[in-house]
Amino acid sequence: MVRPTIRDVARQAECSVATVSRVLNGSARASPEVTARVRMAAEALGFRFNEIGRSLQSQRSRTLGVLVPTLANPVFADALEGVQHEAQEAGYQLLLACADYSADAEVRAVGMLLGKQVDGLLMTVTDAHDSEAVALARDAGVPTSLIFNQPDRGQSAVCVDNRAAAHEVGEALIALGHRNAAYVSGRYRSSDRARQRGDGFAAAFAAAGLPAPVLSEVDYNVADHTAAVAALLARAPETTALFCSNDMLAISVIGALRRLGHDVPGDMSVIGFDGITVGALVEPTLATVVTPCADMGRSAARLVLDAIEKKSAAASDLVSLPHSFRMGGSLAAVRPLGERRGRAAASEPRESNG
Amino acid sequence: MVRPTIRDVARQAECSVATVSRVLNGSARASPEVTARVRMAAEALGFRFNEIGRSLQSQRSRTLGVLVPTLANPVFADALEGVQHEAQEAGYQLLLACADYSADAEVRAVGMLLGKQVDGLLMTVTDAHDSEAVALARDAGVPTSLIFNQPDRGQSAVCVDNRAAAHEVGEALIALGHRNAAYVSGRYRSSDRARQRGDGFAAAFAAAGLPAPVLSEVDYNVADHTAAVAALLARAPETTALFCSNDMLAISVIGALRRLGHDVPGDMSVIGFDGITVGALVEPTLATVVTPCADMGRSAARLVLDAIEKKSAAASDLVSLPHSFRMGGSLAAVRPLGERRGRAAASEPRESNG
DNA sequence: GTGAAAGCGCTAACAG
DNA sequence: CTGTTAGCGCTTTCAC
Repeated sequence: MVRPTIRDVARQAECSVATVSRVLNGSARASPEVTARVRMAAEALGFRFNEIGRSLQSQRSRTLGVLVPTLANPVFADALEGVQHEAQEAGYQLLLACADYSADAEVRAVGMLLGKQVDGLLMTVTDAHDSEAVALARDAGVPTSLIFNQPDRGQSAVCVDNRAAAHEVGEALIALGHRNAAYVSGRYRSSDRARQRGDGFAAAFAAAGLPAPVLSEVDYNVADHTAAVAALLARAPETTALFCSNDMLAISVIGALRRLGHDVPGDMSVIGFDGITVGALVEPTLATVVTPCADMGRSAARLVLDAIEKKSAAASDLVSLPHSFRMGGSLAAVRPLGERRGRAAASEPRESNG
Repeated sequence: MVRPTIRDVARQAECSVATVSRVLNGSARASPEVTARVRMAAEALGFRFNEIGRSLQSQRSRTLGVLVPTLANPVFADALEGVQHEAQEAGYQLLLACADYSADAEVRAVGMLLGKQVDGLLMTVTDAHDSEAVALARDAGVPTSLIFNQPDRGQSAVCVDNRAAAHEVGEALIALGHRNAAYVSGRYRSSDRARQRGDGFAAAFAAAGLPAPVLSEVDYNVADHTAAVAALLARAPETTALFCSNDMLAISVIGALRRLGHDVPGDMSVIGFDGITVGALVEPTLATVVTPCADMGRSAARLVLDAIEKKSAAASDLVSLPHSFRMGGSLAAVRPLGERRGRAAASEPRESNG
């Protein structure tokens, strides 16, 4: 019932605890006789090292802390899976925390993880540029890498070039004849990625001498974005394309458009960001920027693990992994106003009150 | 750089470590003066308890081990999220492990988790009836609850009634005129859930005096099930409905059917199991059995946490949570053979070589 | 080749 | 109210 310790094994094998440790760890040789006795005893007692005791002595926990905003978005589950595989191969375990996009929760979580003496830290924070959690990790001197976040300097991170990718999205839209687009974003103010993507998107329109995309910041805690989308279209009725800050939001927005009587992509194109698997499964399939999330997790873990082995205070590389654009049924060339059906029905006699 | 310990705080506050411990833990009162000095010192040094040291002394880690097959299936990510929330509220952290449906990996993972002295264990194993990992956890005397697995006795678990749910699926199919169905399952032999679902499904057909559903065990490591589905339909050309052991598989099967020139649900109905969110988003929407996965995670965590507090060796309740059937576009009434289009094209001159 | 003992950071008796 | 001390399970000098 109560777990046997190394002392129990030593007693049973009639030797010292030091010998048991040496034999079972293979850290030094013992005589064949004693070795056998120790192994027997350990086996008989069902002995297993108490890693807590080991960690205390060795000052390393063989544990990596992982902090993600949520697991409800597959993008983070995938990244976590990547981290998990890399960690497992290196003999590390994962201590998991979710912060639900709350900076407070991020700090608390990193605090707990630090308290548990994680050897390294992988995290995706809401805003890397101004993150208390990141500062905490830095101050603790624990090798850390961000995932998805694209910090401007100093911080180690594995990301995609959000700005460039969003810029490409803008160009693709423009090439298809779109002139009036909107950027639909959850927590635009607080999320670094949301801003970077919005910036890149806007830059493409600016470069083409087109009107700046309208910005619509939606409430992320709300599941149904119908009202927000309706408000956006009332405010900017010329809009023919919606770029969403991530795929989950894009899928939700497509649902909202449908409910409002719009046809996607008939009178409204929608593009997402992330490239989650479901995007290719929904109807219409979602045009999006594909990010290699599992690989990002793996790479970030690799970075941190390397830093741990080398005892370098922090992995300080900023790795930008390649993204790609995935075409989908939610994106089409803009059609002349007259040909747009759903649209007229939905926004015929509506006044823009801006 | 090197983290301050309670001794550093004591030195700085000019008191003993015991006093620091008492003040910072609030476990006993100290004079206002000393209290203040301790708090100052701790603050100044950026002190944080080393939970490893604490755990060693207290013999509890405030950590729960969670073992899932994979995070690629949202059903487990959702359950994990449920566990995470419940654990967080109780002040517990999660140590995560994935076993990729390998019994060996399950044992290794539980071993590591046990070594790290988790206070409780939540797991979904491939086959609870014959699981070395479960036995290991039991022998260690760590409060454990299974999630999704529906063990026949003794084991604590939170599940849905797989057999009953699958039976209902069968009845629904029969009510829609289906007479020849197939059960498509990944690892039918090794997975308890796959078998339970298959059994319940078959029972419904048996009860109605209809032919037993054909069983098709597909390779889970393969992403494309086109060949497997083609083989199944060649073997059982009368089939009008496919019940899949889980939603991910069902979605994949729908894709396969489409590639084979079939129309879903026109000439083939497909039903899944799990009720993952994407199922409602794909086209056609997936008819399925909805399981409350996040709640299952929460409940299982609750069970284990209660057992930990009460120091009862193991939570020994078997909680069966309610499931529900979600209708979807992938399911329709059977149509007379003559009206089935895609089917004829795909399997016209084919010989069954069974 | 083996053992004794110190000590990792912490808490909990036990004294005072 | 406060300090001293033992010890949680382990590894690792240091002797022998």
